[in-house]
Amino acid sequence: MPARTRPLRADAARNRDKLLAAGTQVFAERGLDAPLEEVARRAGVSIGTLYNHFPTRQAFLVAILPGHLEPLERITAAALADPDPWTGFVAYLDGLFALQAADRALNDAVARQFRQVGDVHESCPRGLEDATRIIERARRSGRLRADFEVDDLVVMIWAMSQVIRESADTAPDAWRRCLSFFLHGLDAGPGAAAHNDTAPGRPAAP
Amino acid sequence: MPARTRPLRADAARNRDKLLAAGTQVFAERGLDAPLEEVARRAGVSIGTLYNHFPTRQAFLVAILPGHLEPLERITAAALADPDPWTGFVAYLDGLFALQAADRALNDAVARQFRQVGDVHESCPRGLEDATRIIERARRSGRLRADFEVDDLVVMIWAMSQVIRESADTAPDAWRRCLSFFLHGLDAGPGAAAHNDTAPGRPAAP
DNA sequence: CAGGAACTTGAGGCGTCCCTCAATTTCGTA
DNA sequence: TACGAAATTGAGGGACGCCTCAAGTTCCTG
Repeated sequence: MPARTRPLRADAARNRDKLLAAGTQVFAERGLDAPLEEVARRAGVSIGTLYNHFPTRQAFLVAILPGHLEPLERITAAALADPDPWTGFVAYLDGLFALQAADRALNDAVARQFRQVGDVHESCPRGLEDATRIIERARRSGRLRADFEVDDLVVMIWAMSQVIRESADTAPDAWRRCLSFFLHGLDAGPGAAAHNDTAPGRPAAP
Repeated sequence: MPARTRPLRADAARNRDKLLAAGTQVFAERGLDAPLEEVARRAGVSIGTLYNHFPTRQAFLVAILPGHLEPLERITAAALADPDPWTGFVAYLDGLFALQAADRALNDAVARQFRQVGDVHESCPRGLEDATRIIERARRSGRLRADFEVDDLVVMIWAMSQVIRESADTAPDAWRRCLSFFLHGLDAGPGAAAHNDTAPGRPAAP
């Protein structure tokens, strides 16, 4: 990644910042499919300028998404730092979905995962790694059912992302109730489900 | 609903049937947003003819959806007939999601509920009524947790519809595993979770 | 402050899907 | 068979979003 030969001209730098700010706003409101023309308009800049700075939508997302992912990283760190692995796991899910509910960009980003967002950032594999550690810890503690894997989390994120989308306007907290049902099913005790059935199939390989 | 004054002309009736058949196919493959031009093409008919028979997409859906909903009605009936209410409940969910996985039209239809599909059919309120009965039965039996309501089922359908969509191409059975986690959380025993926590919030009101 | 490089602009071409309607074709009957 | 009603056709206009590029503007340096 060669450093820019020459620094950006003053007006160009200003416009770039306005675009990033507008993009962050618009994507948070309308999701990652929001029209770029809306972003340009809100930045007070022409669509051509947007394409001048970011040749493709992908490039624009790469520039913007880290800002949306950062809060998630703090939640991840907190979850890993929790002395109780199960509590940490629950806090992780709760924090993750709360963020998704507050930010459509993040909701889309984590739900589409690699697929559309592609190699958006090192934080993608790193996020999965951290999630794996959180799950692993909770599993070893005996509280999280033993057959829950990180791929199951991915599926769960698909599921919750839709709950969040559908309920955003009418009942923005609906996901909490749904999560509590789900958690109940993941909880292996003590005093929890003593079922001996095991989940069918392998975790989805997305 | 006045009966058609005059019967359809032979060619018109033939085209209508071809359109319905093509629509059923295309929507099952590509969901309710499939382009109508694709339907017309597959029916071997011009787009104008489609609009001639069905003035709006909605009207077309109204004509087509009952066919997609019918298998669900059989599953609903079977669930209600099951002597064991919990088994019936589980079979209902299993059957419902299996159908959704096999038919994108149905997946979209039940997930969007009234919203987009609108007053598609009497089967919409009736389906909810039946679902309520299935839930009620399972709850009274003591096996389904007492705070699960039909609105929770709606949320669950949102969730699973997305799992089904996302995994359709790569792991079409992923929903089963997800459902098993979820069911585990809904199961109140015997031998099941003895948690005394109750789900937060009220069920979503969509 | 002049000149050239850097940057911006926005109309416009492209693609997709919507839906319409005047011209044409097909059907069914007298 | 010939005629009028019923159906069909598909080009075309509208909306939206993508992205480009020639012309115009702004900056910065000498």
